[in-house]
Amino acid sequence: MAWDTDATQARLLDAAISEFSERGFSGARIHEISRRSGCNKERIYFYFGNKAKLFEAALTRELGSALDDVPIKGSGPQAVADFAGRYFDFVTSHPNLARLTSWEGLERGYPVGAEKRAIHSALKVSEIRGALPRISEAVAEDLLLTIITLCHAWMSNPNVHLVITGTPNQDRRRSAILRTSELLARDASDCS
Amino acid sequence: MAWDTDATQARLLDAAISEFSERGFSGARIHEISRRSGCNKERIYFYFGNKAKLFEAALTRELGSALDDVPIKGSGPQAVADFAGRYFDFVTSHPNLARLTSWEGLERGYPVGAEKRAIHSALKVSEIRGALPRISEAVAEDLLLTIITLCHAWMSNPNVHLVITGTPNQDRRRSAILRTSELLARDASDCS
DNA sequence: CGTAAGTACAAACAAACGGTTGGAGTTAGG
DNA sequence: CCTAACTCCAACCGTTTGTTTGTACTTACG
Repeated sequence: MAWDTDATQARLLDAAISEFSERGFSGARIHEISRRSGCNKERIYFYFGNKAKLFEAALTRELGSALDDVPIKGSGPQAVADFAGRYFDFVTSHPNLARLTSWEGLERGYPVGAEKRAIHSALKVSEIRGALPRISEAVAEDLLLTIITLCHAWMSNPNVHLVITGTPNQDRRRSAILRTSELLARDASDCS
Repeated sequence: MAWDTDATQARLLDAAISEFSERGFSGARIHEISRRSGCNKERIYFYFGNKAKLFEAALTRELGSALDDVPIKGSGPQAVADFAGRYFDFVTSHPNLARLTSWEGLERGYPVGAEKRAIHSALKVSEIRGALPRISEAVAEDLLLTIITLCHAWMSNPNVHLVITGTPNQDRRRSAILRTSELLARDASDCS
């Protein structure tokens, strides 16, 4: 079998994403990442330098273009609600994304790749304003922020859901977020 | 000066709350907690047993009766919005609360003191249903969950706010949450 | 008063853990 | 054969949890 350095790095990154997602930066163990990946520990230092850089690479890779993968289709409040529902589905089908960003927010002082993420956010804000032509940029930002916060919290803050609703119910939570998004979008359109 | 064992434990708990809030369970250092408290490290093990029990004690103490401290006054959607605003103020003036619960959700499998917290939540759900008589229990739970999630995220997930809105603005976020709460409360009342 | 029990601190210690490095050897392709 | 990619292993070295020992001071109680 030929050497495939890209595959080796990818396996390391996959393992790092899982480990960091589960245990965070402080809790993650280099040894465990190497074990999960099936690669040698030394490869981590060869390819990524150190634990901190590996975390950044893992987060960057998992972030990918998350927002870009969930476009807003159509226009009007129900289009925003539809986006919220699909973003919720995206987040639940990429369980590491919300947890990694949550760890990042708690453990790190400053977001990884802030500029690029800001650009992607701004594009999404523009899309929202395309679907709701009458609203201001600030209102669109607030709306996006609320949607993302609610979707991420479902994955990264299970205890709050558990304590309040008893057994968490994903479909129910999805519906609630969808409804919230539609109300906010409708209100924003009407108010301005 | 007389021995004041309660004060000693309180100083340890205060220091533990700060340290765990900043760095989480894995990131927190026993030595640092002892240093901050001005007490000896040995006192931690004497009073709390080990790091895990200290974390639970710290979280329990910081949780206190958070929800009970923010009553719902009056009735109608604006009463719920008013509650959301005061809960936001409570969370921002108790900066460790949201971060500790966030750490707990990520690092621990199960919430500390789940039963008591469930009871306090249920009381708050009842209060909401008192203010919005027509709504179901499930809808009230969803509403409370959304309010708490949004308020906590302001403290525990700064990066998302930073990336989307640029410089975070507390008053603006407070207003957005207030508005969201009122819309949800109004919608819930009307729908049923 | 005197002594015993309880509280606290300082310091040292044990044992394990964890990130990181280096070296020696192996596998694969050209 | 040569080189790059890779594995295996051991070791380094600071860190961290948790324990122990010794000492000093406080309070309660006889």
